Amino acid sequence: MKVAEPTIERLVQYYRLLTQLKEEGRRVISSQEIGEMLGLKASQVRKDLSYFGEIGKRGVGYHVDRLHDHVSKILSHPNVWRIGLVGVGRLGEALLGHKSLRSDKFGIEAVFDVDPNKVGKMIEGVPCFHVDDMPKILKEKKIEIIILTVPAQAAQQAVDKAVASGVVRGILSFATAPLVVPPDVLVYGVDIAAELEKLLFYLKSSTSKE
Amino acid sequence: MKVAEPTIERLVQYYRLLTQLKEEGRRVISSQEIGEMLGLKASQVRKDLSYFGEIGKRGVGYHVDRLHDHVSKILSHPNVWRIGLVGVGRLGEALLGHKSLRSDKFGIEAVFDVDPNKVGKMIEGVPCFHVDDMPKILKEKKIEIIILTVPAQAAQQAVDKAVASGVVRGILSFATAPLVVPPDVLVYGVDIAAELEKLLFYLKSSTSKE
DNA sequence: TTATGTGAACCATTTCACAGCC
DNA sequence: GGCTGTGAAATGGTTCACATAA
Repeated sequence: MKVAEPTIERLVQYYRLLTQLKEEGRRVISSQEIGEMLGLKASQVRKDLSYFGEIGKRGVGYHVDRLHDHVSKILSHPNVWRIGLVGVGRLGEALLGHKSLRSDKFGIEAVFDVDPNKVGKMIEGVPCFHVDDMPKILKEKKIEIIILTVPAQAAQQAVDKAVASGVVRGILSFATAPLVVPPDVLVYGVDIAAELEKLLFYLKSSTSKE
Repeated sequence: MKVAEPTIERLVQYYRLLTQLKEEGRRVISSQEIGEMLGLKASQVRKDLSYFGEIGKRGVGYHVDRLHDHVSKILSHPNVWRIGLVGVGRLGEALLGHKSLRSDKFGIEAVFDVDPNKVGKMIEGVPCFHVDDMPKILKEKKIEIIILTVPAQAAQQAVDKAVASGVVRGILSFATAPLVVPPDVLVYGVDIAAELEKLLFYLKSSTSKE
């Protein structure tokens, strides 16, 4: 089945909301209410949820527990993903400690840097290796996902080394650089500066005219 | 003129690429080449650039310097934006030091936290205030933009205080929480966990079938 | 009666295809 | 001839409106 990217993104939101509702002991909720809480149209919520089968009850709404399980299964993973983080600067370290990257669905198994003061040490409980050893280590540790937090000018080189391992299938990049990868490697980019520029652009527009 | 959001995002990419090409002394470039370097279709590049007037030369391509100036003007800001950063955890500190937030187009004028060890000190050369003083400080310092790097459960409260200042017009949120704001405040969210989930979802799909 | 599920209409964005200019 | 600029077509995503089921 084909699912649009925005739908997956919203599914993550539904999942979070449902987890919270569940804790609060809420039993039933309507698409209307979900929409209000998340800033979405009710029809959008219904369409998203209907892609994966009929899960609500007509005339009633969605059973919170049941829907939570359902969305959880949609987003579930066949195994525990093994992740490597490349670039232990401040952003890298911040992500290492970040709550959203602590999960039982995936774990950071190794970090990589070029700094001799870091290589060979444990950082946040994770062993640090030299970037040059990526092909070897990634293969040994069966790491399929890379989180990239290196400066832009080092990004392509780092990616090349990671891809050379032959085991990496996905990259989450925080580097503001276009990356060239083989067609079977999936890249998602988080571009902080671009997000800020977008925000400023639309603020500017709404100042002058609208 | 109405410009689509994806176009603005690509404009930022063009700008970066052109800056680099300029440094390398490149004089002329075609939409074809820009597309290849950025992973876009040539027609997409041409359409994006054409929204803001005829800037290329038919039969020749785009003059790098000229196009760089042009894109720079499109993305330019009427003034230097004054930014406040709320939540000086590790992510907040990482962003404070992050290169992409060093610019002559905007500056971080104040940071806010609840930790008494931080309030009253200078952090990365920026004064730190208590979150509760946001309404006052934001107004005093004419801060119109907030970067939000607080835990999810503190996000809405922090936003409420920021909005109460009456001067905040835009929020860049790193919190994984839906935010309620008045309709005249623009919110952009960077949801790291959601990006990773999306990546994993599509990797999972491409494993099982496709 | 109420709220879901969904085809159809709508809107936004991308891609095509070619006219227009260098 | 070559490459841009741009209407028109195609694609992708959202919203509507109502049939359907509890």
